[in-house]
Parts: sequence; structure tokens; C-alpha cells
Amino acid sequence: MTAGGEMLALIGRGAEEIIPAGEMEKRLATGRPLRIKAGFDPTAPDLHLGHTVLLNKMRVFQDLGHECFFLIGDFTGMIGDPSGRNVTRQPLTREQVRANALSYEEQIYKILSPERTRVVFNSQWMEELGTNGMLQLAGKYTLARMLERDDFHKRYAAGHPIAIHELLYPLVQGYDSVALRADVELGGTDQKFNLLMGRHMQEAYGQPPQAVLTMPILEGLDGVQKMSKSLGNYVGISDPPGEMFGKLMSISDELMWRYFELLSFEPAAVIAVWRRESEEGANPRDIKYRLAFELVARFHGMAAAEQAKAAFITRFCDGAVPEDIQRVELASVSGGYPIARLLKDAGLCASTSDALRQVQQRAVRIDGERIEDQALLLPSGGEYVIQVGKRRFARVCIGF
RNA sequence: GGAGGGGUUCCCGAGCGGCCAAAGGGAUCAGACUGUAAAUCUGACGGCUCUGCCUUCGGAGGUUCGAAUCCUCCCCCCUCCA
Repeated sequence: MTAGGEMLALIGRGAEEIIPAGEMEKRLATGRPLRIKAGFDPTAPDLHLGHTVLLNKMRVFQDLGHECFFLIGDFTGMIGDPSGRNVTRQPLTREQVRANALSYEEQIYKILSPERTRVVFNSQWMEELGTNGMLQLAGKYTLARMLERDDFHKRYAAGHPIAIHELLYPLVQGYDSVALRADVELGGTDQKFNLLMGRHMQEAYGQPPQAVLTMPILEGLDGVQKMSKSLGNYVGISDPPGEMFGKLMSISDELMWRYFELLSFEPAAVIAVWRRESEEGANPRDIKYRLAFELVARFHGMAAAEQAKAAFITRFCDGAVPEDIQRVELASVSGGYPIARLLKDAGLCASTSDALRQVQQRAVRIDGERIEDQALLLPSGGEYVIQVGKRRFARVCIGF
């Protein structure tokens, strides 16, 4: 394989599409550092693994010597991306945008190289553009073509409303590519239309049109819906090591391969070998350990990953009680502490009703002994290790 | 401006005077099993001083022995016509 071919393979890994065919090669062949653009929402600065699919790809470009523009769409944020369905969105204040940008920077440099990243805001050039400029920009595209866009088309056909300003969103995003003189723009598959708009606008403004690379949208832990914070099926890149490890171990065996492709930095050939091993009967759990380990190590370091893995094994394979249990001290109750109330007060159950249910369902253990008596009273002065289910523990002292 | 549809427990969604703490699905939690917080199966899933009591069906009143269900006013969402 030629050097150029290798580069292209790295860039294309996991990618959904590179448009148009051949453009990426042509730009790479120039040998100069390319200007890589990727846009991010000014809200939601809590990044999760779904966001890192794009960041990882940016990192690949950086490692090949290219320059990345991390574009924060603070101007477009005032419109709200019509991709998907959002209709209204609260405009953010300047302070909020700045705070979010800082938060982004704290997080993205776990993946991106700070030297080759430039954080930019599109309000910078959009405010300069002014009303006249905006009208000119709007003149570069037609309604008919705008309505070809899948979600607009569907909404229009279904008789759902489309606000005029929503039509401006893709135009502005396209203009961002003009302002940045982008060589390549990266985005999720849901961004395809907007990314292509960049090509259109660059041509309209006398620039060579950028190459577009789309990445798939990462499924969340449920394996069905896209990873998102609001759906609660996400792994945050700031999640503590143990939690991150556990969440990754909880994905289905099938989903694991998807995560390997989009999140792992292991060479594709290595992953192919593992896949074959698993088909030949290797325990998928052991392969999943590698995924969980790699990702925890990426965000928390080797030592934390080692520890998270060891803790996971002793806890779930050997059924041992974890070492760092939270200690809870409760005042004594005359006549004994009712178990249900204790579970609630120790923060192990949401309510006494819930606690009673858990006891009934044989989920509660005290010092390793399963209990089934809902009316159990615990005497003062004792210290107990209380467990609810497999994951909730507390060391409870009564009447300390 | 006119006509119509709708707001139900975390989410979707049935119910349309008593049998309703409210069907069904999803999410979640637990148990069994296991190869893991996989898969599968089973169960739970408003609160409490728990064989009973209290709070909940957009909000406020009202009718009734009894209302998520009927009436009045109000708030909010959506569609169609103009």
C-alpha cells in the first residue's frame, strides 16, 4: 500500500461517506497542511463518547499534520439546528457561550492536540456580514433546492411548519466554510445537507469546494437510539473510571464491534482478528474488557484503567464487596432501626415503599446474608455492610 | 379572524361517572440463569406510621353518595381554512 493509500485508509475508517470521490486524495496530495472544519453546538458542553467519534477523526487529521478548526456555532445557535426536529432554542448570552467554550476546551484536549486546534466562533464573521451580506448569502440558494433537504421535505410534505429562519441555518453553516476557507469539513451523517451547503457556498464565493466526510451517529448504550445525554444512554468522557468501565461492559456483544470501529484506536486489522476469535468461541466478555480498558485509559490514564478493571472483576465475577464503600452514620432509633427506613436513610433506596419492595424481591443483603423480613429491626451500636442488588452498597453505623 | 384536535403516573399511550394508583409498550430496578452491569426468562415499578391511609390524570371552581371521566372559567400545545 502506498503512503497516500495508508493515509486515506486511516481517514476513511468508520466513515460513512467521503464526498466527492477523489477530492480528499487530491487535497492530501498537495502536501500542505489542510484546513479541517468541524462545527459544534454552543450548548451541551458535557461531551460523551458520541461526540468523540468526530473528535477522534479530527485527531487523525492532526496526526497527519493538518490543522483543525473547532467551530463553535454561537451565531447558528441562535437559530437552532433544524436537523432532526428542534424548533425553538433559547439564545445563549455571550457569557454562557464563553463559559461553554472553556468547558469544551477542557474536554477536547483529552483527544485533540492543542497545537493543531483552533477554536473559532461563527458569530465573529456573521456579525460582520450584516444584513446586506445576509441577503446576498440568501440569494445564493433557492427554495426548491432547500426543500430537497430530507427533513424539510418531510416536514413540508407532512404539513408541519417550517419557520423562515430555519432555512437560514444551512446557509450560515455553508458560509462558515467560506469564512474558514475549509479544505475538508467533518460532520455526522445527519449533517450531510449542511456539509454539502459548504461546498455550494464556497463555489458561489469563488473558492474551491471542500471535501466532505461524514461519520455515523454512535448508538447509545441501548444499542438503538443515538447516544445522548437526555436519553441517558451515554458514557460521559468525564464519567469516573469505574462507572465508565461498567457502562462499557454493559453494552451488548453486538454493539461492542460498533464501538470498536468508531471509538477504538486499535488498528482495524487487530480488531478483525478479535472478531474472528469471538466467532470461534472466545468469550466476548474478555474482548469487551479491552474496549473498556482502552477508553478508560484514554480519559483517565493507565493506572485508573487497571484499577477499574480489577474492581469490576472482583465485584461482578467474584461477587466481592467493593473496597471503597460509602460509610453512612445514622442516629439510633429506640426499639431498633426499621430496615425499610434504614435503606432509605442510607440512600440505598428511593423511598421506604421502594425499600420494602427490594426486600420482598430478595435484593437486600446485610453482611452478605440475604434478608427477607420486611419488618426487621436493627439494633443500635452495630455496623453493617448493606447491599441492594449488585451495585448499591453502604457501610451503615447505627448510633455511633 | 373562523373551524377542529389535544394536554393522563419518568417517556409514549389507553381509559371517558364507581370494578382506576389508572390497560399496553418503552425506560428503570430486582430475581433466576450466565460468559459481563451481554442475551434470555420472571417479577416489581406514586408515597406513607402499609391487611389500611394519603396524594396523582394541565390549573381553579362546580355537579354527584362517588369524577381522570360530566359542567364552567382559565392556561398551554397542535392542525386545517382565511
